[in-house]
Amino acid sequence: MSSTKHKRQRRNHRGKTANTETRILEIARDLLVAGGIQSLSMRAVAAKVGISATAIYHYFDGKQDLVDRVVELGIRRLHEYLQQAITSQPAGSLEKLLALAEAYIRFAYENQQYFQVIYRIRSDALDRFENLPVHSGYDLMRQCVGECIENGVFRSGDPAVISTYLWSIIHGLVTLTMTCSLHGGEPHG
Amino acid sequence: MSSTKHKRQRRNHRGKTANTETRILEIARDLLVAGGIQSLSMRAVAAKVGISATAIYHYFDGKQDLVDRVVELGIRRLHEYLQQAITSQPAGSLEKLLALAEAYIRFAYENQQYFQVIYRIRSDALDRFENLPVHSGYDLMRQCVGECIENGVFRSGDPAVISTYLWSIIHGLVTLTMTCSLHGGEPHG
DNA sequence: ATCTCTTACTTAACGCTGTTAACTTTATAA
DNA sequence: TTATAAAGTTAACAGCGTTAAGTAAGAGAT
Repeated sequence: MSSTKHKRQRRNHRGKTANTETRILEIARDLLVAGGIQSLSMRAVAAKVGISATAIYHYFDGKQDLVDRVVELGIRRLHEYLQQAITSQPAGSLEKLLALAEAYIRFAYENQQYFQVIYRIRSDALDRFENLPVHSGYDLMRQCVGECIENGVFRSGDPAVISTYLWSIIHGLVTLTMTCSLHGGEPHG
Repeated sequence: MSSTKHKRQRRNHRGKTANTETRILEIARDLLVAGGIQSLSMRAVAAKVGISATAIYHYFDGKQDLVDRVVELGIRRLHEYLQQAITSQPAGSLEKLLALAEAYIRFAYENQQYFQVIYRIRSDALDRFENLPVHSGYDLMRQCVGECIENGVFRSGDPAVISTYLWSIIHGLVTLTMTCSLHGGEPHG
């Protein structure tokens, strides 16, 4: 899937040290966010990076691979965002649970475009269930619920069932409101 | 947006009565369902219909318009499915509410591809909030909740708030499970 | 210092795409 | 019977993803 073909870091013939792969990823992400998968063309990315279109194939297996890795980046960012939001909260507390829920909603609104990329782009990165943003949050949620039950904050019950319902409320609310507001002020390419 | 350029129904030069526009829509829907927006090409549709690619432009403004109207069709189908599911149930009953929820879930699973088209395809048909499948179901849900409150099935409360939560649970659960199972057994094109 | 190997690119070209323009054929209405 | 509008055609354009083959340059070894 995600190919990191080159091993050693080098300077190009113009003497620049800039990591081309990273720049490709960033520009691809911006184009993806701006106008979806259709407005992301190899030639457009290449032009903005300052290389030829075929040079991208030294870092990525093709357009789909490029998209996959942009999505992967978004998912990782969401996961880190959620994790960071709950580290400061005491384990087994209701506050931790609320912090997680709030972080998910906050991320969705602060990174609307990223959220959209994650959810609307067809990518192999979403194929594996572990990578699903939904699942990433859900796992953390289940862990929190489990801690809460152990701590006596919740009456005993199946953490999986409880967290599934909690998570689907949050996810449903977010996507419900996001879908509308997202489409409200955004042109389609 | 959706253009109905031609007014009169005619026979083509081979003497066939078949409605070309409908056939285009059906084949476009199948291609869309099979491999997403990328595998839907004007030439592919045209070949399956038996006309030239440019003939499609007599019925649709372009590819995006074609996609829009396929999505519109899916949304209308969902709405009819939901409406039909609750007409047999008595107004103001809990059964009607449950029937609506079940119908939404059932539609999502019976018409997985259609559901996917509605939710993943970038289309102007989703721009107007009234067309959102989420909203279509949510409106019916709010109506049912209102009836239930009037009937004393629910304790008094804001129907909008209650139905929003109920709906987001259902929608969240469906998309949560759908996203996974959908990606499990489907090749990407 | 030169030779070799790898990295990081390049240009040229293939078949495909959406879309346009201009044209032909067909069927209806006056 | 003739004008008109619908329903279709072919040819062509620029842009797309992708492949193939070639080039420039830095690193390591002899």
